[in-house]
Amino acid sequence: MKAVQSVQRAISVLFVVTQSDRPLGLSEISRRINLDKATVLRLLATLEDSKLVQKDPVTKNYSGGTNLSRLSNSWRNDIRQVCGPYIRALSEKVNETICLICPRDLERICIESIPAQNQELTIVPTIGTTNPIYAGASGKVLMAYMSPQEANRIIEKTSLEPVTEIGITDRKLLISHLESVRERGYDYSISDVTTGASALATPIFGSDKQIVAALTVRGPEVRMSVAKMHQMAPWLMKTSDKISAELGCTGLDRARTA
Amino acid sequence: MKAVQSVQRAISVLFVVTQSDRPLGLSEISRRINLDKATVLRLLATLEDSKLVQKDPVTKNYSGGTNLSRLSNSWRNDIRQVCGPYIRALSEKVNETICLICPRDLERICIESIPAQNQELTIVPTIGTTNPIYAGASGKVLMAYMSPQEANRIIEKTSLEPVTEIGITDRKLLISHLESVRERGYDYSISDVTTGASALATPIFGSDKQIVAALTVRGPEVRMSVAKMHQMAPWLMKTSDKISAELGCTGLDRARTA
DNA sequence: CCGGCCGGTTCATGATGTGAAACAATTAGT
DNA sequence: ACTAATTGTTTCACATCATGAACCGGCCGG
Repeated sequence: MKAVQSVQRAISVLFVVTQSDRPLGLSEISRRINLDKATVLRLLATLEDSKLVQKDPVTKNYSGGTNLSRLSNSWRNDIRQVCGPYIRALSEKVNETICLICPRDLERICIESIPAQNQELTIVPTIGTTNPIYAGASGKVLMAYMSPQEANRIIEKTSLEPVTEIGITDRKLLISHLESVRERGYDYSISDVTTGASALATPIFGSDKQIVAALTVRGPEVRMSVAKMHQMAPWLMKTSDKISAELGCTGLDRARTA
Repeated sequence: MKAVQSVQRAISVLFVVTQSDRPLGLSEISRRINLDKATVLRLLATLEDSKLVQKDPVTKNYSGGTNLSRLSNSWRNDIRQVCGPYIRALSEKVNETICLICPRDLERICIESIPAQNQELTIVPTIGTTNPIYAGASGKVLMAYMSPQEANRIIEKTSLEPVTEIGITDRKLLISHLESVRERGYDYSISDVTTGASALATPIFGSDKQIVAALTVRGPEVRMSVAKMHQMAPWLMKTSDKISAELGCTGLDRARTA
């Protein structure tokens, strides 16, 4: 299928502008995507018309526009909304930082995060942080419950380079690990994505029984030993099941209440 | 400035797809924006390539793609992130629902919302909800502190139709009201956007001293009388000032600490 | 005063996006 | 059961439309 060139380029421009943390000038943008200034200028003007980018009238630098929020997936708001009360309650109960992790392409992205209260030593993952999807407990949970062909695509496409020294790098090992995650209903990891940090994750399902996110509790290894995590797991599963139910996911077939 | 036609059209397509709550078919999309099917198909294919939309392989219907989250304004995540602890604390203190409201074009959008705990009767605004920007206390605060030319543009462009029977409809009256909001440092309203609901709002400023959001507490009129709101106002202002400070806004010139 | 960078404009060129028409595959009508 | 109307998709001749080299004026630092 033939793609529309100018649109492709406009999207590149849009990505460059929105993913940069600081406003960018025309030349810098055109240099980054290797296009003529004139072309980029026209694309930017078009994007500005529809308020996807905005130009600072004095510095002439470009940044994300107000209409970007029109594009933000509504379901992502939905899920954060319904999760709010549950994860706040869970946060008070376990007193560690709670995260909501979504799959995105070959990565996992944190869409919500409540830091642990009254803890000196704690993990503070920022919303929007991304990691390779195969890394850590949340990623394993996401992969374990996504469609097999999708998981395979990821396993084939990615290098499986670990983000710390620990971490599964063997494809066959990973596949069998995912199998065991499915049997158990949750996954945990230690120093997998951040050295010294433990993580425990359970799946959240949407109305079509597809996985939409992972509910994760993260904390320093000293407070979250393997034993402690196994102890916490039922609470997490209970919470994520409630959320799944509220999202319209009926009749989970897994034996979870055991 | 000449805009790029195909890009404009692609953006229209993208808006249609993302703003619809259900997946849309090719014909329906092309009908909505009055374009030939073939053209729309090519545009959709291009958008799909960059994962801004995704096509259901069986129904051939289009919905938002995973890369949309790449576009979500990072500062909006930032602000939610830094606000989190503060508004949770405030939520416990006032025991009413707290919202974060951002300006978006001619509207105001709720980007964060913590419902009141342990209240039978309460306001539950959902994240993503939009209202005319001139409606309610949050909107007034946003308008009061945005640049005058922007506020004027809105006042001229909009019809000022009230969303309930109450609500300022006269332009001159609105302008003078905004002036008084600036003097006071906060605004409140009753039954302005939801009948029976009161709202109290203060401004949150970013690093460039521009207004980025309104911090709002909403509740039923029975618990939030005018007197009660004036009593709450200092707490709100203190909280929003702290948030502004953490966002990098230094040296607010208004006399707020009085 | 100069040279380099910036954002912005112009314009001849042809690559590129376009839409009518035809297609196959469903679905709806009766 | 047999249309008849949808749907998504492909093709292709045409000229519109996007393109980028060259150019312009402004700004800054040397």
